[in-house]
Amino acid sequence: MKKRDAVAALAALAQDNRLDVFRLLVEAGPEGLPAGSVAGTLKLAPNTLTFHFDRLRDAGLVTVRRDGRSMIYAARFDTMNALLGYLTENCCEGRVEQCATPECASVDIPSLRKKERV
Amino acid sequence: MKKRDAVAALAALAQDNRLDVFRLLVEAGPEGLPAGSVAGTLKLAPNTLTFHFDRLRDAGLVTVRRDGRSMIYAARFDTMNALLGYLTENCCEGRVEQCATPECASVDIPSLRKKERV
DNA sequence: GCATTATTTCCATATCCATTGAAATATGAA
DNA sequence: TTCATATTTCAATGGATATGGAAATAATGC
Repeated sequence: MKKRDAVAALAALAQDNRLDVFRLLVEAGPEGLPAGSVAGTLKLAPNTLTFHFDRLRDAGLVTVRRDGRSMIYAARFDTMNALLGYLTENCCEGRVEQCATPECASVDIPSLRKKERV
Repeated sequence: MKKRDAVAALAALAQDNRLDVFRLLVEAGPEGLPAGSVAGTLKLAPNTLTFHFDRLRDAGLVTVRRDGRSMIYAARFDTMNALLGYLTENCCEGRVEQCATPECASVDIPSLRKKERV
């Protein structure tokens, strides 16, 4: 993942309602949820929700497909994975022991020695 | 980490210059870097840099201390770690195999089954 | 075709964000 | 004390963001 994409993904998740939307879609799994269902659960106006979906989609964090009258949105786990990878590599570099999640803290990861700035 | 803090940290990192600043501080390690050194490396105006440092600090991502005339900023690895934990728990829940970083993908983490929404 | 449901598009708006220039503060050296 | 260095504070500004209302589009059923 490039820096550009990481910033986009971070910005997409850095908003209360959007983070809720994304978490809801993550819970729902790969099948996704119709927009109306998300709107109902999170009590968001449909046009507001479209706005947020657009941003998540621009950041590559969700996919859409039509099913009858409904639009089904689903989380893109691959992008989320890439974002976690980016943050781990670029924001913990050389300090794995302090920064990696506890479960991974003891694992030495050679790839974390590399750098990149764009 | 609470949702509120996660959104703050995400927002702090979701900006080109700030992400650069943070990555530079991560590279520098716990000793940190004087503001002027960061400004020089990233070619940022000192007042602009202060603005970004403030936001990183509000999000708990950096610390400051004075050393003579210089202000030394340092990355807070604990907060970054907490953010990674939050994202892994809340945005990959139940799909560890798809979403956890490769190094951890095969590890089963019981704590990742829990939920929280604030 | 007409009505209904689901969602998006368009427009307006208030607020927030990032940057700039100029002035202020703090520290250290002569 | 005076000067230079390092950084912050303040005020102004253009641009982006999130939300709301009203209208438009798309798909389905009658």
